[in-house]
Amino acid sequence: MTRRDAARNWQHIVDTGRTFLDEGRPLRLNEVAREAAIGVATVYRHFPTAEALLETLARPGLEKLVREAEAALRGDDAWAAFAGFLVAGIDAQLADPALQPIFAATTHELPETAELVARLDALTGELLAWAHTAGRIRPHVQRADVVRLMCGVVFAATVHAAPGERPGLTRRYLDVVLEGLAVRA
Amino acid sequence: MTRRDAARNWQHIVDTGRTFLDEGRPLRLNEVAREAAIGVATVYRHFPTAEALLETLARPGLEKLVREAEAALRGDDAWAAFAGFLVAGIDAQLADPALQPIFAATTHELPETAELVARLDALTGELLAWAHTAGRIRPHVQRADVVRLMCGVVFAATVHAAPGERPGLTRRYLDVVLEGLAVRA
Amino acid sequence: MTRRDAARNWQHIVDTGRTFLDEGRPLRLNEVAREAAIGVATVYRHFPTAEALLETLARPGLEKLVREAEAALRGDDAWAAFAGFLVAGIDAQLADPALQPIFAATTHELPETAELVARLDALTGELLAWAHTAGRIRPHVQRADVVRLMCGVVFAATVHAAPGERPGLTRRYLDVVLEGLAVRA
Amino acid sequence: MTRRDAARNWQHIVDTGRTFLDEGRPLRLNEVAREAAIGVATVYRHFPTAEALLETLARPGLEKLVREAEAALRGDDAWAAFAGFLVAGIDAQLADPALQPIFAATTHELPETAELVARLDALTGELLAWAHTAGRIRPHVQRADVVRLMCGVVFAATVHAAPGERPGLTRRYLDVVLEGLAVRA
DNA sequence: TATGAATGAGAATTCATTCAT
DNA sequence: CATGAATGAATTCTCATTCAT
Repeated sequence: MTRRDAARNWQHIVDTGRTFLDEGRPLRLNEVAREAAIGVATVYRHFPTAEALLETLARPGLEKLVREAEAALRGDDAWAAFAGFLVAGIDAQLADPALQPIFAATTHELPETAELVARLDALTGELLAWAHTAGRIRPHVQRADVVRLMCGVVFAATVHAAPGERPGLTRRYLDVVLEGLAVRA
Repeated sequence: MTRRDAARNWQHIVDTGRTFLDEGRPLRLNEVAREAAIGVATVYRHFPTAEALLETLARPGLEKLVREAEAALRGDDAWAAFAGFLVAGIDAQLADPALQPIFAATTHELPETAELVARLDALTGELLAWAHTAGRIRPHVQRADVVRLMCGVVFAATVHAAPGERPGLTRRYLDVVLEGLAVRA
Repeated sequence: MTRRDAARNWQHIVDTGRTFLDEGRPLRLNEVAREAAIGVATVYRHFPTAEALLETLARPGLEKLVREAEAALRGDDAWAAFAGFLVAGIDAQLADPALQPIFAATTHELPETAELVARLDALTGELLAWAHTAGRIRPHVQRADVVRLMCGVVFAATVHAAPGERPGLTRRYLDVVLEGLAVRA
Repeated sequence: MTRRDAARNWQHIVDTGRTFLDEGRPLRLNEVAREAAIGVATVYRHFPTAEALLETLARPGLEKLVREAEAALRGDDAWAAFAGFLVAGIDAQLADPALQPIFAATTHELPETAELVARLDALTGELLAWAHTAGRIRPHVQRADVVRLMCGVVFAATVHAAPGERPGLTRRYLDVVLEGLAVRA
């Protein structure tokens, strides 16, 4: 088979995996293969594990977040930059079910994922440092807290709530958290 | 009557299930039976499903929380009562891994569980109403938000954190949330 | 417990077993015990196996058939006696689901059952011999054929047929068989 | 493509299933797999349920019967055609234990089976209609009776009889039935 | 004698992964 | 590089029967 076929297969697997995620179905390589009408072994060649496929699916979302964090750093308001990044991170997790497990996981299978996550972590640190320097955030807040709080807000909005309610809930809960983090003028 | 044997077995199954949970192992009735050195069918007789065992394991924790909520209502400071209840709920979830899934679930298998949860929900409502009446909490906070925020805080403290760090983290994150919920004097 | 209690239990088990049969449920000693609200072991004491209970349930039907065969022998028409016995046997099987397996089985667990069946077999032989002597039945018909043909008719009426249709079908099929057995005038 | 292996396995499963049936053992997919020395899941892939395997085993017998019915319709004697079909159906059931449950069942799992059975039913109707037109069979006999009578004869010959005796018995009992169905010249 | 809890073998089914073609 | 059949361990659950009280 030519390279082009392989690339087409890769894309088709990714697309199929995406629909699985969007429909809330568990990512089983076997089922993805069947639904994509591609041999199981072919899927396994491209993605040795379900986790590898998941990370691949998460990649665009992670990259977008990185770009948003970088853009935020170029802004002129430390607090707005920090808060905007939280909003972006939470919205991304709601929009793409692949991101939640990636954020919550401590290890990653693909080097690209590990790298992106590390990048994001560094940017988080920069945004936080800026907010600290500007005296806009409570002093004890640390870099590792940021991702945890994002995950917590997303999780809170998921409990006992239908998908449609989640955006509204995350917004309200994030407001509570930001209110609690901000240094009052 | 073999009540003594039965009771002993029941307790043994519960104890074994508890160690499974505490060690983070999934609650599989077969494995519990094997480890408890009790016939599989005996375990199934006592607990038709893993969920039933889980809810049974959660029960003491739920009951304790109910008592704590009731005690809180008998206090004289609306805010302290509300905040104390959140602390208690979060600490309970950290102390007993059986509680998290119970709080997050929308349906329950055992009627006793459903009743306890409903009871807790009602008490939550009373504490919240009191806080509202006392003008100590932001007006838009609703009853359903409370359990969600508790779950969110617990989840946040679980992300990327070893068990030992979690109590400290939940305290800090809950402070952030409470800060965001409170009406400033 | 007194003898009277034991007898009451025995009867209750039999009654419960009867409803199982009538509702087409399989005779499981465990389930019968539960539904009768009697200890399993008590049921097992009275009826060591499900087969024993089944034979007990079949007994009244067998006894009635024996009486009918005896009455038939006291009639004055050999053919009417023989045909009437077939009708009775078939109707009994339709009316009481316990009888079919008893008729089809080659061995029986309870001596009473074996005796009743042997008795019925002997009476069948007498009725057949009478019909032969009277020249009313084809010569090659043997004693063992009679029960087989009864079972065959019942089975035929059971295939693809709702219970309500069965009496009508057995009548028609038995007519066919009798027509084939009779010596034409 | 592993077609060759798959076909070999399929055949091996079918053959093993056949020996189970011939030896009167219940068709359990797990046991068939073990005895065929083939992975359980492979068996489940080929035959999702025991019923599917049973119907597959019955298929050749059904097809042969269909051919025989078609051949019978091309004969020149309505009664001989009808009677011959009954003989063939009964002999087939005796020869292949897979056929009895198929004939007695009201629904079928494989579409092929349903189709074959429907085909057979239609042919039965044609043979019967021919016999009616030729005035060779009692008027009240309906299409649905035919399969019932076949099953009844087979069942009758199975009661209290060793396999070796059954062909002789079915012949005799079928004669009785045919005698009862025929219109006398 | 009555009780009903306990037993454990057994049956059905699924799934992630490997391997022959 | 692609295929999809094969694998078998793992899991869930049921049932007839025994045994301790």
